[in-house]
Amino acid sequence: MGITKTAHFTDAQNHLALQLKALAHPARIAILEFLLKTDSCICGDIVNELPLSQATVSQHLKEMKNARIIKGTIEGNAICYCIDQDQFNQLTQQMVQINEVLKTKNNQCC
Amino acid sequence: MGITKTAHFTDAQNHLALQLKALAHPARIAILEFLLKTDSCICGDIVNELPLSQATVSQHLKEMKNARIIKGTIEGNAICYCIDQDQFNQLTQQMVQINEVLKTKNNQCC
DNA sequence: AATTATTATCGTAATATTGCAATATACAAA
DNA sequence: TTTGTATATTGCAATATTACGATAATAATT
Repeated sequence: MGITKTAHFTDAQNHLALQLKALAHPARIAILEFLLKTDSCICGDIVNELPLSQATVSQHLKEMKNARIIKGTIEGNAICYCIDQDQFNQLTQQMVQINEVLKTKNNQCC
Repeated sequence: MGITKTAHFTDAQNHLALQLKALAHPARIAILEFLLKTDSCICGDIVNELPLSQATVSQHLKEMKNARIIKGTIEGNAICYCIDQDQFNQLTQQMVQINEVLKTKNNQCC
């Protein structure tokens, strides 16, 4: 039906899925990498960097902001976007934790 | 238009996005966690664990397999699914690396 | 106030995803 | 060979996502 049955899963599962979804698009990976490599994080610079229209970039930024991957603050006329260090770290730690469990369990049957 | 413009992004960006997408769904997180906590990894057990039909679970498994997050081997009558340790580790390391760069750069302007 | 610059939102079209019933396939057991 | 068990695939219907032009909103500048 195209509607994800979020109600049947735990909050933690839904939350993790949401944050991963916020990154699960090449344009959003590109935005992440750009924010990482550059010092300035003005929205307009991102628009110039990507092969997408201003409206599309704005939508991607909105979704990343909704998932708390990035945050934006008004800076005069423009808006400054940054990666949310805490949130990204938390997300990373979840992956690391799964990875650790995976490494300790060596019962790969496949 | 609903069609992701993958051609405009690098292979690395597209690949990372694809792997994240394979995990960006609560059902697939649940599958991951189930494979992690249980020793058996028979497909039927996953179907019993999840509040989804057999057909839907099979589709999710297919997508995770396409993204190389999991792999499956035939075990007599059934199929045994496991997390692909190497691939998951690589994915995790990519997140960790971004996170490291993020921590060193303390120029949070937001 | 009018103009310019920057970002967000609306409306819409095209494509993708999600979910499941029904069916197909593959293999084992009787 | 038939029956049962396990998994995959097909064929939809419903919803979500992606993208962008047009337009709105906000703030700085003249």
